[in-house]
Amino acid sequence: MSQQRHGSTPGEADGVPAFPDLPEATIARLPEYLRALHHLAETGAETVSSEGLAAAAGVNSAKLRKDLSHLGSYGTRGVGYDVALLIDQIEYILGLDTSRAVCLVGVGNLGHALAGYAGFASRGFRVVALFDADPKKVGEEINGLAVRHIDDLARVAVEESVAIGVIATPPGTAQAVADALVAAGVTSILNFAPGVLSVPPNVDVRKVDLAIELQILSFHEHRKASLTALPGGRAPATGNGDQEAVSS
Amino acid sequence: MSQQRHGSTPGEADGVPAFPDLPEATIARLPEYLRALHHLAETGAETVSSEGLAAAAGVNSAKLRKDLSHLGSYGTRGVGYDVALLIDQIEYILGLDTSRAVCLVGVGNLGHALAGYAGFASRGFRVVALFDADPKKVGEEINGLAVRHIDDLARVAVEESVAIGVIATPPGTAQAVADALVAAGVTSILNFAPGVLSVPPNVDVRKVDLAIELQILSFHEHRKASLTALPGGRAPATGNGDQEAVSS
DNA sequence: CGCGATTTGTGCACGCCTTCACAAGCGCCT
DNA sequence: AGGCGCTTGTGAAGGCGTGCACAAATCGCG
Repeated sequence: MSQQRHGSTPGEADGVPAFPDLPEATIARLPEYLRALHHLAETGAETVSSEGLAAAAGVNSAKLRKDLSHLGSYGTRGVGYDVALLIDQIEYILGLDTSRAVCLVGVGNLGHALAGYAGFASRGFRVVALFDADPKKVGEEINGLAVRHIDDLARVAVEESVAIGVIATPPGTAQAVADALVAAGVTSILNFAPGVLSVPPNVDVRKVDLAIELQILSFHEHRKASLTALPGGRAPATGNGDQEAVSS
Repeated sequence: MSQQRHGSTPGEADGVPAFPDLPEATIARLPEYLRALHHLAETGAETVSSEGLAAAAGVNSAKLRKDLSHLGSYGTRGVGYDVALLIDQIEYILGLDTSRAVCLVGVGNLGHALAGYAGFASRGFRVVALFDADPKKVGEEINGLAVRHIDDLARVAVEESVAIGVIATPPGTAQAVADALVAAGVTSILNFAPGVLSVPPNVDVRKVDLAIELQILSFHEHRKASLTALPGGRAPATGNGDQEAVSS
């Protein structure tokens, strides 16, 4: 709000590198805003109101405005937000303007699917290497990329300057893989294996556990069932129709 | 704490159905506790201290104690928690004592992997039906289960009393699938497709978006990079070594 | 039988996040 | 040029979640 010049390359104003330390909750929502904005851009919209964008992203409009206000003042009162400008801004903040190299460890059932997942490439992530410990899988080609043996991880990761590693191995080997990734200089890990990884404090780990998601849904099923069976049961409404999603 | 009789079948004491309305944050952590407990049980442990279990689950011990206190008083001071009893309790709360039928819509890259995911069955979830809109895929057998056409969803879902639906279709068809699931009486949905689903308020939706996870990691990479390039850059520690994971 | 070591359960304070409500600013129409 | 409607950006309040620190309770041992 104090810096009015938001033209040219964003992010660096005079001496201040101006990397706003956004709340984690905001960061987790930015990708969803970005997706909604891309969708709007495809339909030819030039500007969006906070109300409109909030609806497209499934959040409260006040929350959206506060989130966006954290990255600067990129809206015009009485008009809304410039779609193209906002896309550039969010992509810059998320670091999506530079393509990031990703490696995937564990080419099993799930790993195989991840290797072919189109959503990665469409956001500037390049899957540059696949690894597995099983000699029978080494050499197999998936989506035009050969599976290498995990012992080559250290060398390849450095060569390709991989910054993000994805773990899709069985739980027993996940920690060893994480250690290898860290040793190879990887500083961000996306873990699909159940269990807790222990890593140095400068490494970020995000975890996705499909079984946990189902168990949370199971809880709500259980609760709904026991509510409808209840005497004082008013409308068996779960609550708000919120979209629960991943975050911290 | 006031009801000391915690023997026999848990949950229903005298008139009070006692379904404690746990905080969402607690619910999201229970599956992780459960996994750690199962692991402990396999190693032959009879009891665990909150400190020990907290370490195994990657959380603060005070947080763990508060979480568990919400479901009743199942620990013994000076000793710890009875592993087997706690497993039963958590499984009851999560509704894992009754096997739940799950159907999966969209047998593409990801859906194929999900259909074969072992983590589902190991927690009492039965994948009872697979659906796809592509006639070429209908009839294909995955993991001993035949793929049916999506038009059969309504009939089959009712027959098998499916309570949980998993959407692994392209984003364009996700909303239509969600509508079909809701119409078939499904009250919980796990959505892997990007975008926001709109559903009635009594239906719970959880979303898993792999691309979003990577974008969040990308942000932290971007931040770390711009911090190390900074003059006042002390240790480029990201923050705490927390394991960020999915929740609400 | 009493005491000390150990561990649970929780009161309290703090910080983050969400939501409301409104002033400030912008464009358009007359 | 002036006023009016619309939309952003934000102050303030409330709620939720976390973590500390400690009292209460239990076991084992002398």
